[in-house]
Amino acid sequence: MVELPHSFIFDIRPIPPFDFELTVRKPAGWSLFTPFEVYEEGTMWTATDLEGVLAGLKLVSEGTVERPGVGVELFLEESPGPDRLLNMKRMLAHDLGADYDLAAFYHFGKKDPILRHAVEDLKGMHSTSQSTIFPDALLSILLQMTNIKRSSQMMDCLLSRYGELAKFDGKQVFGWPRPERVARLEAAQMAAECKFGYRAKRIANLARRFAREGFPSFEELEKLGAEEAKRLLLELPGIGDYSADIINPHGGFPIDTWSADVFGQLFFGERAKEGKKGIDRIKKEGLRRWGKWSWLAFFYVVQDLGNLSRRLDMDLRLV
DNA sequence: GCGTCCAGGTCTACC
DNA sequence: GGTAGACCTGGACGC
Repeated sequence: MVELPHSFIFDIRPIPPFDFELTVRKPAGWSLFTPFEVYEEGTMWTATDLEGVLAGLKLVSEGTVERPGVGVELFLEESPGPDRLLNMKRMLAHDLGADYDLAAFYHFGKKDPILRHAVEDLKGMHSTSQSTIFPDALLSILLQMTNIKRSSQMMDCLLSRYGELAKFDGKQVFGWPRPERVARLEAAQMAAECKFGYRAKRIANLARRFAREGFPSFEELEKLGAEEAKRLLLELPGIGDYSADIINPHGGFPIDTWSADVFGQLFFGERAKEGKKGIDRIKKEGLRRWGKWSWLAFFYVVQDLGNLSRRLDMDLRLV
């Protein structure tokens, strides 16, 4: 357990529209930073990595969708210098998507027969990220070849056994483990303790690669070209085409066997067929339709399946 | 109760 | 370069 006694209070002024509730608690149940974060009556307590250290966060909405504000209390183990604190504030705003202007995407989306519903339903929902891509890479490995229930079980075990427990503001929140910690573990140990199966070796190899050589941060990947970022991601052990598209900040169209059913219906009026060929066909169509907006389009559609099912008279539920 | 199948991919050997 | 087969585990399903 890591006590975080030093706290710093400040505000973030997101680019509107910014819906706090939709952004920190995605409709599809995606976590903001960790599955162990706590949300009570408009306040979120969570933990993430900022500037290479564990940060506890208390986030509260201080505005409206059109005039947004986020009140932040940042908890740290040690007090940082002023420059470092300033950079942490900037990184957090970036991680919350508060510095991203959705206007151009909404302009595009309103003309699309599918997206126009999603951008109307979820106005102000921002895509969020973490400074290091290690958690997303771990998550993508735990999503491989299993159902969502078992993925959640494996993820909970990973964080509760090997993650960092942040103690702050009367709360305790597990954050994602650091590569150095996982790199010291044997794959067989993780497989036995968390039932990762063959994924244990992939997680161990991934952590050792991060611990040994490091890897560009999310922001550094953003500064690279989309193809270069994906090429680097594909060099990571356990990361293939699907996982790289999930992680890549330039966005791709991360179609798996489940989302292939959803987008198969939306694009072609039928669930996916022909296995991988069907997935390739749907992915191609998504990239053709939505181009540089493919990731945001994917994100908005996946978060809005309930509403889209009613609006388009389709059964887009998970099967 | 038991056997079989398969799920929100990736890697490797083989052609 | 493309492609089949292996890979952990546990829940669903049929019998």
